[in-house]
Amino acid sequence: MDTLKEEMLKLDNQLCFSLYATAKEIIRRYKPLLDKFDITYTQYITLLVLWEQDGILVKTLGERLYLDSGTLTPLLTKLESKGLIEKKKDTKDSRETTVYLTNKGRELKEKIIVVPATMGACVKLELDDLLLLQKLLKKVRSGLAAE
Amino acid sequence: MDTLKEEMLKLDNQLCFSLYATAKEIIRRYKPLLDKFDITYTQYITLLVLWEQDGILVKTLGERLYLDSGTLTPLLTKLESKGLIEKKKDTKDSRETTVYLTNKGRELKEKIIVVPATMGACVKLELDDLLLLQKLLKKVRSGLAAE
DNA sequence: TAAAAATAGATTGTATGCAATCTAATTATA
DNA sequence: TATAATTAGATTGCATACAATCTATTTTTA
Repeated sequence: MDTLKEEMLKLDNQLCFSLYATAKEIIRRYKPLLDKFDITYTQYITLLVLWEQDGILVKTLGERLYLDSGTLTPLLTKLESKGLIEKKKDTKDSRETTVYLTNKGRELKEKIIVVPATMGACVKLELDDLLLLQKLLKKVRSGLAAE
Repeated sequence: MDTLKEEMLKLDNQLCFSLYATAKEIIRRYKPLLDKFDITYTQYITLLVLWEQDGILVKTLGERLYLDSGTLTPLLTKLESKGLIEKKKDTKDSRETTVYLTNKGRELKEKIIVVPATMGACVKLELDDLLLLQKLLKKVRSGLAAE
């Protein structure tokens, strides 16, 4: 049965590649929109978390974004140098660092609504399909987490 | 209607983030498998294309993988230094470069079948769901291409 | 057909992304 | 309670990603 083996090795049959390629293409569409606000996609999703929950541990942020400190540390440094966030070590446990929005960071939320609005229009899926896709993706992730 | 705006800015409602996070998590699972063959995920998908179609233009490879020359040039140099591929300028149009598998590159295909087999088991979706997911992802990509 | 436009890859610069390791601090346990 | 084990973040090193630019070629077109 060599055919099965051949089929398994075809790029277009591999779910991971579909996900990887689709995510990359969408993120590429974000760039010109985010350029206007002088932030990158990763910085944008970091701000999304902060706009939902201000004052969050770096660790928690990493869990939400699936990013580790090797990525987050320089990213947060950059956001801090842009004046959008602040990092503070003000907890009882001095290993921890909490991230806060600055006024400028909070203000950005009001202006940036055009981004998800435009991107939503860019993904031409019916609401049904969109919800189904989200559900399937969540199922994949929870399957992975179960190992 | 401030609620709609809030909803649009929630990380978990954003399709792009679901795709991005899911792809990253799956690729992370590939790493220990691919380490045994001393290749990375991007090198792996490059080889997948070559195993389907040996002797391919760098440009065509880029279109298949959604990667540009800035990523492919160093990647192909690395695969060449590993002795898995060869780059040749043997066409009429001397701007073009064609990529060929070496014997070692062809032999790797026979050994590496364990990778998609293991990863397939890692993604715990019914066949129905898997095909549906692939179809939805393709729909998203073709929607993007239409601009 | 000579100059302009387009094309294929390479190069450069910036920003991830993550494994591995390190440091400082906290918690667990013998 | 002194030591071992954990934990939070930072650092280091390597491998993407991709926009912008550059070079050499080929194609268009005036």
